[in-house]
Amino acid sequence: VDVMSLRHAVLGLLADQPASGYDLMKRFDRSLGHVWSATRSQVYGELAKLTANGWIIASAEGPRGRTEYSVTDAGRAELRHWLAEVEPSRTVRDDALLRVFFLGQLPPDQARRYLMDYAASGEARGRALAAVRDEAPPQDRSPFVHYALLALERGLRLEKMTTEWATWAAAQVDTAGTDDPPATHE
Amino acid sequence: VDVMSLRHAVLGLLADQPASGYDLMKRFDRSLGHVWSATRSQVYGELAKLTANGWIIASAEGPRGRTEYSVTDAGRAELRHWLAEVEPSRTVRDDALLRVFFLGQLPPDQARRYLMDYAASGEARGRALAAVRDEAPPQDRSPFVHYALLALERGLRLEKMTTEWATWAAAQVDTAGTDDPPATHE
DNA sequence: GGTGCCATGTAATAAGTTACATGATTCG
DNA sequence: CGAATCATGTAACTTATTACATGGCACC
Repeated sequence: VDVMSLRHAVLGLLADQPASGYDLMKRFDRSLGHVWSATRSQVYGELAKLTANGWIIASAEGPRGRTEYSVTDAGRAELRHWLAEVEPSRTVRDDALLRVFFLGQLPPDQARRYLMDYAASGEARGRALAAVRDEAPPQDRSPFVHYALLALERGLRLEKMTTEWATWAAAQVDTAGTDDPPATHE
Repeated sequence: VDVMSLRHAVLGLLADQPASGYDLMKRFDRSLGHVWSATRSQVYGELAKLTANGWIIASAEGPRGRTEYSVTDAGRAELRHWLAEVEPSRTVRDDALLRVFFLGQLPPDQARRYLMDYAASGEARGRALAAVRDEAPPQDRSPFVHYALLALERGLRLEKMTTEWATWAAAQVDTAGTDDPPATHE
């Protein structure tokens, strides 16, 4: 009944180090967002809920109303529980891949173009991830960075696979036919 | 402003062939759900909204209140527009991968176990996809089946990559350290 | 006559997105 | 003193999940 990954994403980031909502958003945008995206209003909302649960506390205040949060012992226990005992939900939603099912509704050249664009975007995303990896502070051997780099490696492999698959798939389209097929047979 | 992939998933399935809400749910559960999952209440809700938009119509009635829907010309045009002109949103959410970022909160043996479970589930999912592929009617060369098989191939490659990555990542954990590291240095 | 599948929905809640709204501080 | 960035939130709306609720038809 209680999955709520965003809640635990915020908790996990705060367990790594105390932060304000603004700080968290930066971390979502530059790294965690490749795996679980969030908006500003969600993050601030979760900070309030986590505080109400007693899993985090406002531990410091700064200029401009800045409020920094830290994880409590209860929060750390909840995080470990979620990591070790709550079965990850496998609800998949991939907008770009969904469309592939329906490409028979387009003429073959447009379907092929869609898949080639898919391949190109995979390449671009792979390059972006490589840039993130190369920007990572080489001396930071903290556990968080270590595991983030493992996840990043998965992203690199994913984009490589995606690019190769989409290129292959585009080549299959010639022989595909459409719902309104051209006047050929065999 | 108008993304709503589930709406177009239903539209796309109906464009392939007329179906009832019940039929659509079966197709979500057995194939499309690997890419975009849906619940019963969502599907029936979307059928009502698509009808209100004029993109589908109730084209036949059967026993037990069965209502079969078909796509209209307007619906087919909308589907093609979505396929060819609406930029796919790349909002990613992967619960299982999110946890990897926070594995430093667990002792190394538990982190390693998590990744090995990840690998095992990738293998299982790969086998399940292969079973779906092998059940596909070999004589059905419809465009929908053709493109569904392309998407399925992507799933097979994804699960293979995931399994290999998770196995590799589990092997990296030895040298990882924890937020509460054992008393060693160097 | 009973089991299993067919078949449809509503209500309540939770989660996520987008637009709106405001203002302080720092650095050049 | 102006621009960029820091910093926080609310309101309205859309999407998604879960639990509830009902009943017909076919086959053995």
